[in-house]
Amino acid sequence: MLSERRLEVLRAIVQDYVGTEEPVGSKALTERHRLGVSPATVRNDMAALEDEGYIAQPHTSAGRIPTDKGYRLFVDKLAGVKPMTAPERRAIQNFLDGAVDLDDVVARTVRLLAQLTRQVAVVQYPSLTRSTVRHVELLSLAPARVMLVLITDTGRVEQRMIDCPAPFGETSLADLRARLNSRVAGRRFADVPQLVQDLPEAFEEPEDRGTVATVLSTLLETLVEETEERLMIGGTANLTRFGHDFPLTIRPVLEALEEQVVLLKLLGEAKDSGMTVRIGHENAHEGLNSTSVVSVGYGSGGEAVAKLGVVGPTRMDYPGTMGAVRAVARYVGQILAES
Amino acid sequence: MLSERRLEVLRAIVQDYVGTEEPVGSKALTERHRLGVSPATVRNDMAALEDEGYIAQPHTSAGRIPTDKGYRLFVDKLAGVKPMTAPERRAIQNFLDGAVDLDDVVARTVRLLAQLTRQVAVVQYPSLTRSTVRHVELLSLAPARVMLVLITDTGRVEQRMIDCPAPFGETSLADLRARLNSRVAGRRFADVPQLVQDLPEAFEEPEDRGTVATVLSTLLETLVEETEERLMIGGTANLTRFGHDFPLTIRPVLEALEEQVVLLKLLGEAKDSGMTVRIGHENAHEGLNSTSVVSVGYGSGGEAVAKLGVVGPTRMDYPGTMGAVRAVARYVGQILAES
DNA sequence: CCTGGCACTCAGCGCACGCGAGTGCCAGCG
DNA sequence: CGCTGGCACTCGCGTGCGCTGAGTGCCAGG
Repeated sequence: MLSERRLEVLRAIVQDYVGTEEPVGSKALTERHRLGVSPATVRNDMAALEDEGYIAQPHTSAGRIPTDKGYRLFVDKLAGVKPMTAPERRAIQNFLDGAVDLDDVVARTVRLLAQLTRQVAVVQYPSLTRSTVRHVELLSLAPARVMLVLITDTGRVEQRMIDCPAPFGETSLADLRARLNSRVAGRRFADVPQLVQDLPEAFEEPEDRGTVATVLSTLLETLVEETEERLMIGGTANLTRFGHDFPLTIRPVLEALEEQVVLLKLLGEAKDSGMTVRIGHENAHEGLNSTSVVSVGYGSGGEAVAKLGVVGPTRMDYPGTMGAVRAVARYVGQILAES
Repeated sequence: MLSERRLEVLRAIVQDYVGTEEPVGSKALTERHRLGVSPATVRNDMAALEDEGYIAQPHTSAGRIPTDKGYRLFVDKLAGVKPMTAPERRAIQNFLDGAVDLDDVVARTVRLLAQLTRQVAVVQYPSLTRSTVRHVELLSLAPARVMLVLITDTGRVEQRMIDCPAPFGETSLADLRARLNSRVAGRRFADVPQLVQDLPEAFEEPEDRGTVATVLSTLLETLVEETEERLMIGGTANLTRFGHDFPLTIRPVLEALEEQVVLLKLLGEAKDSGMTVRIGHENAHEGLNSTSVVSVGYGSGGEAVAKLGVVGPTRMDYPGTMGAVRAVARYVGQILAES
């Protein structure tokens, strides 16, 4: 177990390194912090911290920098979440209050987070897994061409073009439309597959059955895609503040950020409630091994419907970032609850 | 006027510089190209080209690099558009054919362009203003509640909820739906207002007239409000191939790319038909002064409904990039026409 | 257990130097 | 008049060297 003072030294190292971006030495530490001991003592502590793997030297005879493990300890034990100041909170609220619709809320949230944290912001769209079907519309655009329009209770509309195996009459279409809606309107996405399973059998003509089956399979496909999660990112320009060597650092990060799948997985790995901080190599994706991800769920009620967070260098201001992320999540939740 | 050979020298310089990313000297030129003259002669030509402002030296006693003006001449006079090879064309088609809806088409197009050109791709969503109406659907969700669904020929769908001043019967609704579609289907958005102006008069019941007027005003509102143009970008990771000094170069570019307004303006400045190449300082936005933008309109028919393009360093393979952009635009147009 | 002292390490910086790619100019040749 | 080979000159870049100073580890004494 590390002594109180050694933890204090670690905290000081993290704070200084985050501030200066340069390895911090024992002398500088005692000058900038009131540790009450001499540099020599600090050196001993540093040696101990290094033995434990919390800090490292980039090369012999240089100062120390925190390791991922060091940051982890810092986040878990040494640092709290820095609350936003009152003016900051007001600014957040003002900025988000101007949003006109869901897209706008998400867009504004991304901008806000990126600005507040000066890092890359990631915001997941509220999950639609609990959505219900409001209406299914079928439009005949050509004899064997049908457009499927799916309207959800959240007001989202999805449409698909369907090429039917055989021409499909207007009456059959109306029939199918009526049957379909009576079965699925108001039902949850998840329940739809069973509800429409036997629909083709209601039709006499074998050709119609084939068409109905085609329409249904397209509908199910659409439902799956609809529940797929979307997200928005912003503030990638902040990546340029990454470090001096960043040609090599920035590239894999940009690549990872372009793969929504990667990001969704990243957010998915985070805890559903409370704030999650993943530091450096704790991130499964290789390209993000030199970054930390701070994420938190947000939602209209007590329940989280999606997550948001930021991606930045492991050398980041954790308390400040966590404070900003938490505050933004809170206000976004409020906005969603109001609308 | 520059002699034929000097133009040839300029072409060689551009080609070599694009390939090697290093200033090209007279000796290297004569070795890599069959110019049929000695380095000394080339040097004279280079001096002339420099006097005219087509090339420059980064510092004395270094090779030459093309200026924006040099690239301009190269693009206008010296280089054609390099057509895609047959396998490339097949790959493009295969990749785009898999798209299921408009979002998917745009997303795939962005990925494709970014991959083909190894640059940043920008694709504008088909604009509503230049689109035509494929279908207007009216759904009765409650006695005095109608959902308006507007479907464009590009597959974009917009919907609005309408609270009617009075209950509106199914037959009246069907009547209105039929009249509406017969008037506006296939017409351009811009023409819709005049086409529906006198529709309320066709209805007997004063209450119905009120409802029809409400529906129409909502429709027109939708046309106006949703004129907002959207776009998608991708391939930002390719920015890392920008140059060696790129901390300073990449940052403003990333910032510009995050501002959709900037990008929309950028695309807006391009010609409506044919390919547009904006080189370096020809771009109004300061952050893009070291980039070139190759853009072209695309659309389902002969007419362009939106634009797409790539943003890359001024030192780019113009013929190849232009070929890729043109080919992708062509195939996207086909896909849109099919759906 | 803390401290001051001391010897040691080593990245970074400045500087000198030489190499070589590249240039401009010029006189000569077809 | 245009092309060419020759030649002197420029200058960025890589290399090697020595110095400096921040930082370290170790140790003996308080």
